[in-house]
Amino acid sequence: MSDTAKTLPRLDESLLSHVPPFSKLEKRQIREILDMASVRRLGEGVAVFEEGAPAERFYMLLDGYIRVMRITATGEQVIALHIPSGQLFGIARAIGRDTYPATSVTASEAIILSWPMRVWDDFVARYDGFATETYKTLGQRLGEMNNRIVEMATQQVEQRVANALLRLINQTGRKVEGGIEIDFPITRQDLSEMTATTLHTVSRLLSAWEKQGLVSSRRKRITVTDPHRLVLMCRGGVPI
Amino acid sequence: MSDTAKTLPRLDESLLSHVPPFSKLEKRQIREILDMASVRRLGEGVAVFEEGAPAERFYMLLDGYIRVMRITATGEQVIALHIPSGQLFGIARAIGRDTYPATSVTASEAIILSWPMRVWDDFVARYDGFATETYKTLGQRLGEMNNRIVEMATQQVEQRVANALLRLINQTGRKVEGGIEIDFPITRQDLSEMTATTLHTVSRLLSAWEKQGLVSSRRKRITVTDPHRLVLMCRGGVPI
DNA sequence: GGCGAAGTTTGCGGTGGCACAAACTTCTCA
DNA sequence: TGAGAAGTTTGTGCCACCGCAAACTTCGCC
Repeated sequence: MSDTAKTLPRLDESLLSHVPPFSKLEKRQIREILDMASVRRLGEGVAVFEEGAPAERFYMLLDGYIRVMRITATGEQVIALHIPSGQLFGIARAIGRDTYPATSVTASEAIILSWPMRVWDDFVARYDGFATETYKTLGQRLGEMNNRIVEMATQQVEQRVANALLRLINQTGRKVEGGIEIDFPITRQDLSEMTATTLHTVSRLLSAWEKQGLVSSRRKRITVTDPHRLVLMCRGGVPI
Repeated sequence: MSDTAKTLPRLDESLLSHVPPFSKLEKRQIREILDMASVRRLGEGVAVFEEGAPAERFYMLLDGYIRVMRITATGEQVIALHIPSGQLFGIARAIGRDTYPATSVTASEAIILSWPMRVWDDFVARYDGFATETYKTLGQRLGEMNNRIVEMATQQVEQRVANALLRLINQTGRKVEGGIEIDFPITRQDLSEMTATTLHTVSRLLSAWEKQGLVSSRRKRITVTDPHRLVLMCRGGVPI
């Protein structure tokens, strides 16, 4: 975590003007907010904060992707969530906590803003729509986690992996020729940590799907070529 | 859902004065709140609201237990959460939703207060500490769900069931002679829906544990007689 | 008190996917 | 350009757990 935090004077207001928690604000207010922010550029695989650490700052992901994960006592990793750019994260304060509930690691190169947690209450009080939009995001994440619980409880490995892929291309997909590619580097291991299985099983599945023309993949890159058939694959335990 | 809603004039202020979201309020304020509330007494196994329905009211559980569940397209049930008395539930508005994200069913006889959702914003704005305490509860539930995801991803059935039992006696346990009993009727089927397994497996496990003197159970009732040994049983995938 | 419904126990066979292992491919960096 | 690291593929054996089935127990109700 090389701490090259820096307050750049040249952050443009347009950076935040279209991002939900700030979209209802005036230019002047966004200026205020940006002037308080630190900005950092991080490489792939860098921890932003660790589970259990005092929640001293909260973050906005301007570009890139964040992986939220937890590590068990026996050292196994479980990936809870992926966060796409334009979202706040590390907002422990919003759920009444003063330590981070999970570890955040960059899944790709990323640019993040951050503020000291003490300005949180100010933000909530002063900026109209900030709280509402924040809680909407929280609600979405809660819903996603809920869906994952249902999936893990009712679905076979094959369906869970299919679901995970579909979720990834929905949230972080990028159109390329011949399909939709997941927009950040992702390994079989990562996918297995998202779906509660082993990298071996994920590898076998992807190989099989590649033969059937559902996906195509290279090292750390996966492209879904036939999303529709993948959807058919994962019916059988999906929430209403 | 027999709608015997009724606004009783005799609800006592002391009902809410020690309940977190309202504990910082003056007697006068609690009076206001109670005067807006409807109160209902429900039998066991009654749905309070259903997933997907418009979130027209929010609820406070005064007595009893609530089971939060989801039903898949194939009809399987997954129990997401148990809510003990003294907590708000059905607070879709707090996470920016206008439909309920899950179904709530009484796990025992229960007494619930409810208010129309349109007063939610008033409550948040007018009553000090209401929002904060609410979000703390939300944070706890989020953390619990998070733990369940980690458990399901990393633990064996035996450990998951042990964990589920421990969580239940922590939240809803009642001291009885010879151990701690889960304070509401719970079947093997319920436990299996909480731990993503089958009632058969749960039954076998409980039988084995009963022989070892860890638990004792009757129809719809489970008592943990040796919590400590049960804790040892479930180490091996527990979050830090 | 007796009948049906609901809940529980137990046996048995089959299998999905994990553990272990080893070779191969692709990147990175000196 | 070559060595090592990181990531991927594939094969084999095995067992924890599920699915199915059937009997048994307990409860509530007429």
